[in-house]
Amino acid sequence: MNTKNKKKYYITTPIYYPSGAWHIGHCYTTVACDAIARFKRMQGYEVFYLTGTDEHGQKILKNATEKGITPIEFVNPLVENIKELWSVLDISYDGFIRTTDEFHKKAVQNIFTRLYEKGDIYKSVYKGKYCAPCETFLTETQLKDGNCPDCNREVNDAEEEAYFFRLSKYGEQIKKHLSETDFLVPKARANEMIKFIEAGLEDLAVTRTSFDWGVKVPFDEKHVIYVWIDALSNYITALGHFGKENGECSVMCEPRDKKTNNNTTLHSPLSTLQFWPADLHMMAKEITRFHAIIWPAILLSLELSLPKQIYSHGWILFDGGKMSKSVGNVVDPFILSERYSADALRYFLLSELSYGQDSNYSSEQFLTKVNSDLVNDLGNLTKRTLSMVKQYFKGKVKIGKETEHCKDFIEKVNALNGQVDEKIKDNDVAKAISTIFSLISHSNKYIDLTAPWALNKEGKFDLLSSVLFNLLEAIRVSSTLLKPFLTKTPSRIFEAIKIKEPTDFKKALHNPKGSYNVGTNEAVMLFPRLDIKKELEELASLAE
RNA sequence: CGCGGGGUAGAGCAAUGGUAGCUUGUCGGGCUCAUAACCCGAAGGUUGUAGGUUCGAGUCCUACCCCCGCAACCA
Repeated sequence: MNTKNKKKYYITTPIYYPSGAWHIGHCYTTVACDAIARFKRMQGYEVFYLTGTDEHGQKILKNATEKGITPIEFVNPLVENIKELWSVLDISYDGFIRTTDEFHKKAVQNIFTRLYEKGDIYKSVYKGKYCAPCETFLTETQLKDGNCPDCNREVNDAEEEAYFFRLSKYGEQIKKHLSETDFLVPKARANEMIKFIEAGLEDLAVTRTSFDWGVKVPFDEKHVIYVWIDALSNYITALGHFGKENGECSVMCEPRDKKTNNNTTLHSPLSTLQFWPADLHMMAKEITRFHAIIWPAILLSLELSLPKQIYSHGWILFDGGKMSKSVGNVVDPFILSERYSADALRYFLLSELSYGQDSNYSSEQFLTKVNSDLVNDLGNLTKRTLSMVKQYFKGKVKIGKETEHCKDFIEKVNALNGQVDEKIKDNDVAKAISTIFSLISHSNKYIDLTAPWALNKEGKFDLLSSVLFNLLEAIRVSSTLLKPFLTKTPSRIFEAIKIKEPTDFKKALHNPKGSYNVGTNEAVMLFPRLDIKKELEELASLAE
């Protein structure tokens, strides 16, 4: 395939930390990025979508030690598990990076050396509160009543030799960038970062000697490189930057089924280098600072371009609190996908979080949304339309006579593509998907306004055929635009309306034939209606 | 006086300074193509509190109350 004329689009999730079970909090960023990646592909972009896992650090070492296994033995099954989760949720990532990948570790060492030789990393002494039994340095704010939050014992002042990164050197430059551009959105987050910089940046301790589960400093092996440089740099090492031959990496996935719309053209390792700078780093708000201050500082020091944009989204809260295993409020995405389909979970996640804000999860909300939007609106619209086409015309309808209602309706159908694109440009997946669903809702209104059953009785078959054609057009266009968001349902719809599944938006704007022949088989039921009360009970019993 | 976000019908959310809307739930009506679905209508609000600016404030300003996050080397 000729890729020279294609515009590139590089999008990333954070790399996730495998310290416990994965929950729907982890799914949101990944699904949202997936929707944007798929959307851009259908717009004709050459997309590289990267996700992965951050596997070093003291917490993983500690968890592994407690289980009596090595860190890599601890981490491997969790990584397999998250890949399984992404497979269940149909995540079309092009690359999956692990910080334990050999090429990444080498690249991180090269980066560290480069920063050191440049003079932006220097050796000094880290001073802090230290809990000897836990072998952990703690900050003032981590302390609980002045004691260790884990073991509740007394902490002491302690010192440790460490390498420091000159974060302070880049503060002004980053502050300027944050205030003058839309580098970080929403704007409120940028303001927060600006204030943080104004409060004064300290240089950052970027190595540790208190544990060894990490990448070693190449010229001083008692130090391991800490999370900042190790994890953040995944965004460039995955592309091959700072690899052995500047281009050595191995994160690319095998080509997958074309139907999933995965990128099948990205298989020359050298070509990935040109994907930098990233078009979008997406993440939840708690790690904004690392991406909006520390990461740009590292890039500036490396003399690489900054990512074009960082989008920091809110959290999915559970009963108003942050989702966490210890509170026992973790919702298992495997169970939800299996019971209600991956599309149902994707739909909920994508439509639930309003731009930049936190949101809540409750099973009742989830089930209600599935019932009202997917079952009642989309599912029922498809079924009732198809069954009219089959009943009244044995499956064959064509464009014909129009009324005022029809004109209005067709205008709405034609406007949809542009409207959705606008929302995606703003990273607002929730508004994008709700825009599509507003056409679905309008379609149900259109049926009532035109009353096809009455047209049939009155023998106005030309108009009736046209109305049903318009409805199929609306279903076809909305399904096309829905493809990046729901990965299974649109295919089923295209199959039901006997149309070849579109792979890009341009070609999908008009039905060249001006007619449909959907056959006479029984109309498909896309989503079964849920008995919410019963489902809530079942989910509760599964949680035990 | 550390920094930032939020407080809007029962619930969940939306509103470039210009008629406070949407979804869900409740109540009433309609329709019969459809999965107890779909369509229409109604009820439901002192927009946290008190002031101020303005012809006009959910929106801007001031003070206060409540909730949440950050406060750097946990990720």
